[in-house]
Amino acid sequence: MNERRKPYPFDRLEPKWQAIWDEARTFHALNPGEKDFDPAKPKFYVLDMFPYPSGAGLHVGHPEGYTATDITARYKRLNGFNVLHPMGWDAFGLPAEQYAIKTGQHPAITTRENIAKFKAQLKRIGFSYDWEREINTTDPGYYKWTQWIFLQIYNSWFNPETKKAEPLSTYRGGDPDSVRLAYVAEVAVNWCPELGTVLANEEVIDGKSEVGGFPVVRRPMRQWMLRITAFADRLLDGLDNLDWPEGIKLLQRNWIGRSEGAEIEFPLVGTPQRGVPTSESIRVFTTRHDTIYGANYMVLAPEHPLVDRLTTDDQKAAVAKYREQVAAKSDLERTDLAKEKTGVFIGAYVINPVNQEKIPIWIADYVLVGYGTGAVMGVPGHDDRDLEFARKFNLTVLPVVQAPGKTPEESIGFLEDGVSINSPIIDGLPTPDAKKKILAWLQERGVGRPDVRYKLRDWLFSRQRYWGEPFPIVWRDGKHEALSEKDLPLEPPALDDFKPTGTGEPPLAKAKDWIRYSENATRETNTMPQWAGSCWYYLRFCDPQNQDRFVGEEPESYWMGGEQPGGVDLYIGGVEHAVLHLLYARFWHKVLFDLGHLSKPEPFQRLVNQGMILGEDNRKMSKRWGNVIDPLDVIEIYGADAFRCYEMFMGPLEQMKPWSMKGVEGVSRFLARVWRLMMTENQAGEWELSTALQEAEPTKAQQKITHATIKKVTEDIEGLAFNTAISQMMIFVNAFTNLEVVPVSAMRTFLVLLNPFAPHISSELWQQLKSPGDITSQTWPRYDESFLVEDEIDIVLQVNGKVRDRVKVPLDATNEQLETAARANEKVRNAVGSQTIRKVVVVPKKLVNIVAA
RNA sequence: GCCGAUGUGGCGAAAUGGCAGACGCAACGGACUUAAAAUCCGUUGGGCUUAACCGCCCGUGCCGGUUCGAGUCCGGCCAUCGGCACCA
Repeated sequence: MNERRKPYPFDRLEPKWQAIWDEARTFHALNPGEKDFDPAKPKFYVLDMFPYPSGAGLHVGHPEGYTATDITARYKRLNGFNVLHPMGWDAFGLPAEQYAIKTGQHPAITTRENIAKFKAQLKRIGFSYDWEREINTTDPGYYKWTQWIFLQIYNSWFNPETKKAEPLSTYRGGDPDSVRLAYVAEVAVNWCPELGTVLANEEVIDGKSEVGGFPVVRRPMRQWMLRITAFADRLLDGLDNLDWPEGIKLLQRNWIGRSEGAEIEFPLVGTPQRGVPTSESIRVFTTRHDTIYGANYMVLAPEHPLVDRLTTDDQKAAVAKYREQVAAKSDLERTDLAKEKTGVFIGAYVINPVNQEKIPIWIADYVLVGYGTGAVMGVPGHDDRDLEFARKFNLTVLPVVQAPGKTPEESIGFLEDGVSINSPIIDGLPTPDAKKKILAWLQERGVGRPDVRYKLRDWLFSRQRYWGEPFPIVWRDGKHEALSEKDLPLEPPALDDFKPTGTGEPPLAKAKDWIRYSENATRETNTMPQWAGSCWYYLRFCDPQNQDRFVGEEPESYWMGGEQPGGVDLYIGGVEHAVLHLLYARFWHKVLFDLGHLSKPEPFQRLVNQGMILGEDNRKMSKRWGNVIDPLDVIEIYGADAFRCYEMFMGPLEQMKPWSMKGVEGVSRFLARVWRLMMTENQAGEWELSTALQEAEPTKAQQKITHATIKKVTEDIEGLAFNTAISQMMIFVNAFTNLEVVPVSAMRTFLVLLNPFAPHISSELWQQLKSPGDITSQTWPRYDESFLVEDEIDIVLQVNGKVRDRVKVPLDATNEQLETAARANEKVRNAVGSQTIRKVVVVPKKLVNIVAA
């Protein structure tokens, strides 16, 4: 009963062609040096962000980007490129581990099942991946090299002279451990009690874990860190030469958060009885050193190391109490802007170096220990936070910058540039000059210097989880040392109980035998974060089976080479990775590049973010709203080709857009019309070649639309404007529908154009037409401009910018002829009436506009 | 608060500064059919006018500007979405 009649037999032909492609290894990409590899062809590396294989399977958002890359991959192959188009699995991760905790089932089993499901779904959509290059980040053959790369990072340092990562052997200092790019530090980390692990800053949203939404608290712990901050400037500068959306570049720039300013020393007021020498000072970082005359108090972060020593006895109790309160706050509470400023005077003073005034030192939690020097000069006149603080505690507010068009009093609270006032050394100077002069003044006296600070922090790289890469590190006498390369991969121990210990000690600590490395050495028990595997997977795809290297030199320089700074030619994925994966991967890439392992300084040349697909109700798809679409359900009814084409026809790739089952049906109708253009159903209900198909010369009009379609589809694929490419193909099909004679040559051309979008139906019809060879080995058609020009063209006649008529004129009509025709036109004359013609604008081949008044 | 993106028919959308709404959905009418589905053909931004044809006016979030001409460029608002958020 629910056996719906198929508009064309996609249910038969789609699996047929998928089997043929598998069998013939149609989409297998050859590496340089392999048999049949053609070095004359240019390369094209088109990559998807590989998925985490969740238990829920694919949703319609995944195949949106995947279809876009697949169309590009098939198009590039037809254009004579060697195309690398791979797929794999980012399979370490929390959900599998959470499931293991609940059920006791090993995450590897869950992962294997989920991958099988994902793969079956992707294959059913007919993507042209080279499945022989499939990789899985949880495979020991893969994470062996993730661990190996970690060791490269561990054994490197950032040389500030060359501004590059170099092997530790070039380091001349006394303490190599202090400069390693991977180091251990006791840091205040984001500890999530619920998940039993620490998280990176990037994984904490509004004081809650990105995964699960559990509260996150600050807690000092001994952790592995990666020195990404050393690369801050290179990560910024590298963006300039990438073809990425400007918005994403901006997100990364803001995340890195480079600020140029000054570091200034405020000498402490000595109190010999407490042993504080007068030569000591507190350093602050500021970007507005021109406002230093307005600095009439100083604020330290509550955790600032000097607080204990500087607090006077009578303030000790109050300070201790305040610090206790602050420590108890979650990040969410602490950053809640709505709340009032708090703080405590610690009893000590510093001297403002420009006017020798004695100013009080406070602690307040609006100053962060992790940024700048953990201390700020309070300038209530021109910083709204300082102003709020000063008002709360009745401190003086002095204007020192006069904003344009304002009185000094009105200028209070303004952060903009202006002219310095109440500032003897720089009075009357505009802000940029004032900054320069005061900085020079401070520098001469040795109490200030130019400084650059970043919001970016070093990357917290260890996790207290089971389902991740173990660190190839052992501890001996309280010191860490690297495993040798031959000990890789280091596999995690077998465990029955994957639960977090709750103490912050990783689950691996439960495996007593595994931990014990030798008489006096034990293994590191932390694991790497999920990002590790995705930091370099695009490299492994170039050479996935290599046993001896993370990627062979020749495949790497071929697929990741080229003219551009970035290796991957096109990378499509979700915007949610704008600052996480995309920054981490660039960082690893630069380290490996510096160490001489890679050809190009950037991983991804062109990046495109696909927009989110909403439910039919215009809400985000979620179980909660019951509006989730399963791709396989759609394919069951309409077929994979219709599914692919609809995903592209919905609208611009980068735009957010709602799903519409009716829309799928419309696209499905289009494909059915393509089918019936060439096939008819006989008495027995079987499909056979249409008798209208003939080896006939296309008419002039047919040539025109064919070449217009070649042109439009070609240009639109290059510009990733797939929706309008499909529109043009619809126009083509409409033009050829219901004809007595359908020229086969035009159909063959059309099928090649359609192939990247709807590979199954186009392959089948290509074969049905008894065309030579397979459609996948054809050459992309070229359009001939001469078919597009017409003898006569439409000219728009306007009066004062309003359309009054349209006339046909010969293509070669001169401007004078156009103007004459316009003046003679009756509708134009009516519109002009008794007005005088002031001017006539003639745009050749387009329009005539008569200006009359 | 700061930064960014987006605002066009009933809906998804299209339009190198030059005919706004291509293409598709939905809706309506017709053909085919005993009938329905499917398919094919046609109409479809709003308004005024007309018996009808014809004709006219308005219209791309709002206000202004540049231009012979603005959905498109510039300035100022408003709304929605996204990111960052005490970063000194």
